[in-house]
Amino acid sequence: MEHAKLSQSLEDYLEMVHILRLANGVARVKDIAAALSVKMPSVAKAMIELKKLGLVTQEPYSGVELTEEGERVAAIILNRHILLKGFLIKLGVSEAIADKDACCMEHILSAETLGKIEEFMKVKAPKSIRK
Amino acid sequence: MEHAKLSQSLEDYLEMVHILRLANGVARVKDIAAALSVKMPSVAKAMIELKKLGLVTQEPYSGVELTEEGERVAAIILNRHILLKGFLIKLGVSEAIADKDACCMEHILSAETLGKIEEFMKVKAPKSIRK
DNA sequence: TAACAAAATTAGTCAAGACTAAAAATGTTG
DNA sequence: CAACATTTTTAGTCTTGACTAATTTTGTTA
Repeated sequence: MEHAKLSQSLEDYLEMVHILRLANGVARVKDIAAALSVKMPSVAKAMIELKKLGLVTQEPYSGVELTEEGERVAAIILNRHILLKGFLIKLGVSEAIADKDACCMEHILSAETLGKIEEFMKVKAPKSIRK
Repeated sequence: MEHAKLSQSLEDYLEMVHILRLANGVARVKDIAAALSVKMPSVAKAMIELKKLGLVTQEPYSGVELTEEGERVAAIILNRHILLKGFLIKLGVSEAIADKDACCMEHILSAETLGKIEEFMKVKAPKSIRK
């Protein structure tokens, strides 16, 4: 059973739920909003969508949990983020900018490009910086 | 006098006007629509915005022209596209996918990241394609 | 525990950017 | 040159995803 592709926006929300749960054990609406620089009602609406998709659960007026499937999808997104950030840092981009740009790239790159970047990171890891 | 930052969508339209003018001498609404996989009314509305911004001109019911400023901005966007496409190809991505992914990346990457990619391309480029 | 503070939700608005349908203008051709 | 085809434009709808304002629920504390 496959889920429809998430919008960039929903991917961001889902990823942030995962990150906050890893960091704090719980993902609260207020913290999701602050982390993504949006207001709480925007988070509430996004959570409604993610619930419909079976990716998160939430008791009324409490923190957001991930379903098993939600955790799986969130982990994929987060891994993409980590890969891309590391890649940009290897190119010499500062950490803050690498993080920000990875955040955009993670939603748009094709599987093929992601695969090539992964290869690049493996092969070229330490020093062999040449063609 | 600086223009406000264009939306990703308007950047795409402006770039395509430039590309079609380079290829055909003229950028027609119909061709812009086909090239971007949208319908003609979407192009018409985008052109209204670009006219407001002083980037294109258009006689009623005819092709779209670039202003001097429009040409300048379009060239910057197109150069980003060419840089990124070449970069992805160097990573081993197929040309079609490189083109598609470059198209997304060109609107979102920071100046810093673009600069580092440029450096990377210079250092690693075979002598045959150096200026 | 009553009152206040904080967090979450609901309701409704707005803008961007796509679409369809239909009208207007331009081009083509028998 | 009249009829038809193509292109452009206009008008209006829809979806996404933000927002504010106001309400409801939960948490805190005097």
